[in-house]
Amino acid sequence: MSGFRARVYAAVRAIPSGRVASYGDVAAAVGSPRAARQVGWSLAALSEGGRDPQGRVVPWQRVILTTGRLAFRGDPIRGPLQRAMLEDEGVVFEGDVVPMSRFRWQPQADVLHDLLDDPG
DNA sequence: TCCATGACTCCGC
DNA sequence: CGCGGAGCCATGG
Repeated sequence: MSGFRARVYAAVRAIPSGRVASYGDVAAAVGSPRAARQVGWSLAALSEGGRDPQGRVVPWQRVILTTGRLAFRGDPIRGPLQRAMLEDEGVVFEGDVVPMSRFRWQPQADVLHDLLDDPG
């Protein structure tokens, strides 16, 4: 696995339950503020159970579009699944949108460093 | 190395 | 608020 993906997974694991971050937020946290699309690609590479290559659970559902909408437009399976997972964590939707002003959380570089050093 | 592919984002209209 | 187009850049063939 490349360093980029490892950093993405670490940053996503730093997002607290009940909060969300945008793809761009995660990209900025890992040092590539214009690589939002690659963050999505990295999450797409997770195993079906949302595990990284080391078997750690990555809370992919907490990463959404900067508009507050979910990225799985037109996907009848993953879209509703992601919404259900977020609601279970306490995230409240307004229509199809998560009010970012209320639930957005931006990963911090120091936390990222700790996660990278800690295997577990 | 070049080229296609994407769970994105910003800008106009 | 929705759409189309362009920019962005990590991956894999």
